[in-house]
Amino acid sequence: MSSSKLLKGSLATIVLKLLEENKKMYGYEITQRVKEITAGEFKITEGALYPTLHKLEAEGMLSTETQKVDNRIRKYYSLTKEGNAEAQTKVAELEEFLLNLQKLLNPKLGMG
Amino acid sequence: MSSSKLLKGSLATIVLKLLEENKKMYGYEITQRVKEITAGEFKITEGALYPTLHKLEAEGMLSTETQKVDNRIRKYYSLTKEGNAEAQTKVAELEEFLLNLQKLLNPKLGMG
DNA sequence: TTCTTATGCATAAGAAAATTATGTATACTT
DNA sequence: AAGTATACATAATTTTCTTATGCATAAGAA
Repeated sequence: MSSSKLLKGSLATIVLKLLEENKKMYGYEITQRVKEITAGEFKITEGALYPTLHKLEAEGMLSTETQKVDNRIRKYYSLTKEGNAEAQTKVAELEEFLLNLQKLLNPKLGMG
Repeated sequence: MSSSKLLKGSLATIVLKLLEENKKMYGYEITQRVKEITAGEFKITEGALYPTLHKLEAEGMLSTETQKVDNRIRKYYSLTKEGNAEAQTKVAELEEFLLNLQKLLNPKLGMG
């Protein structure tokens, strides 16, 4: 999903986090938001994003609602109650994970 | 590789980083060191580690040397010159990547 | 007016990188 | 004698991407 080919496994968490903040977003909007926040460094591909959204929806984490804007269809996604809880969990897990990664990359900090 | 199923794609970088600090390590030692540094939260499986080591060696990043200790064989890995450069690059990339992830997870910080 | 870029969704084929399972072998502990 | 720890390795499977393709409308450039 990113240009640097890293970050396998955290896309779902990112999506959940963005939806937690924005209440309601459509696919294309998510790709643009991520690009914006990371100054163009993360490029979420459609081939990664849409299957992820569909999977989260199938799992009951997201609900959808379509809107037609300028003759183009937008499929809006929102967190369900369960999705909200999942967002909390996943974000916490990822942060915990990042802390451990930091310890590995910066061993001096791990000793303080 | 981790208990939380995250961190796909960063194992090679972690290995390179550990070898940069320790000059010489064998496979089992790497699994134990990672477990130790992360307080048991990252568990590198052999099925992930050994193919990664073999691949890095095939790419010329690592050189090997076997030793017999207590009748058990240890295969020590060290960074080659090229591997040292690769370690620098990969670690820098991963850190850059982590910064972007932080921005996504903690949008308030991205605005300061 | 035609071509390209942007917006918007979706799926399929293939690749990458794990997990899980299995196999071999020695040493130590119970 | 059985289980745990040490030590390597590989194969089958799964997960999760990338890349490619397809459809469709709108806007801007040539």
